[in-house]
Amino acid sequence: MSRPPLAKEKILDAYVSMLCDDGERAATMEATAAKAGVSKGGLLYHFASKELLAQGTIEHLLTAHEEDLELMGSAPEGPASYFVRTSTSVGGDLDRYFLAVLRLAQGGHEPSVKALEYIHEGWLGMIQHEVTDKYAAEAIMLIGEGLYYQTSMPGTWSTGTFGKDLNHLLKQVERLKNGN
Amino acid sequence: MSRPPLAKEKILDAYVSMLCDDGERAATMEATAAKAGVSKGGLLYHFASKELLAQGTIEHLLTAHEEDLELMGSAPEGPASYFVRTSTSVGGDLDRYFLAVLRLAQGGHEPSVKALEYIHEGWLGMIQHEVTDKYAAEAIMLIGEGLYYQTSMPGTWSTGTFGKDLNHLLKQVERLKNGN
DNA sequence: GTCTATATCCTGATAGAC
DNA sequence: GTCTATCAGGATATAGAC
Repeated sequence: MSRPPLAKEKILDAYVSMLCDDGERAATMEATAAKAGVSKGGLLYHFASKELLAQGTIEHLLTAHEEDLELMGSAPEGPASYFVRTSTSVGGDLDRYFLAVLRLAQGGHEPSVKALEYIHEGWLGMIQHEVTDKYAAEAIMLIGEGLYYQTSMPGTWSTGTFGKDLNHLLKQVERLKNGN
Repeated sequence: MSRPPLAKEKILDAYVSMLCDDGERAATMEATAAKAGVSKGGLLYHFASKELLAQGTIEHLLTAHEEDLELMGSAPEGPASYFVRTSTSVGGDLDRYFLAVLRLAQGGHEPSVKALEYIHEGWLGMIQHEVTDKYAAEAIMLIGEGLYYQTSMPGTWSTGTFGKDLNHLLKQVERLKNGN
């Protein structure tokens, strides 16, 4: 646990990168091995099957999510705004692993679907704690998920539309929060 | 155009069904042919490649979308509410083809991504015509897209969460519309 | 721990009979 | 228009050398 083999981390990182950048179809074991700088056999020593590769990714995501939930709970702006704001971010550890698992889930990988449902429940619970109006909380969740939906789109879509406008969007979230 | 071969429609219908129900990976040409009750060779007479199969699906979607835009424009409740309300529906022609093309897009199929972007623009334009506040319109679009995101999830997720609660969600949309 | 070589399977596509 | 072979390519996974 304290000193995992370097190669193993490098392989998982390459796999996640390929999932995010090139889609699930491109993230084959051969391509992952090549990107990580090892051979197919070398990869299979650390991850004996493709399923174990996916499993390792999910575990990383759940760890990152646990840390994020604490940040979300203690965010000065409140959990709801924190959630929507971070829904547009790309590059962080959580975002990388989330997108990777999202790709797996969209490809029909059941364990990934379950993991995303679990994370979804964690977010919703924290937002509902802040926003007492149940339906306002759900609307805010949907806005964040709409942003994730765009992020998950291949190609140019993920980058566009928002960015500098995020502050204006957060004002809409404020309006939903303050039930008026 | 007026009398397309029955088998061709049956094949495309089987393909769309498999995309929606079992994901892009399961929608192979062999499985599609089997579901449509023809052989692989029979399928390839009507669709000479898998790409043409996807293309036919996109064309059907664009046709259904065109019809839907007219309904959206003349909806008594207004385009925004119409958009959010129909974002949860499953079973209609538009929803079936939309989900099918969404699956293709999520699999990295570029023409499908372009088609969804085009449809997205059509919806956004109509909502912005009703909701003058640009950012409120974008927030409403995101709610609808969040609903699509959930619909696109394989497994049980697509059915849950909303349904009877849709009316409450529409009240949140009303609040965003009436910029107060 | 890492590599090469190979086995097995599946998918999209072709050729040609009926 | 529809079928039965059949092929070429790619993917996961195994076996065994170093």
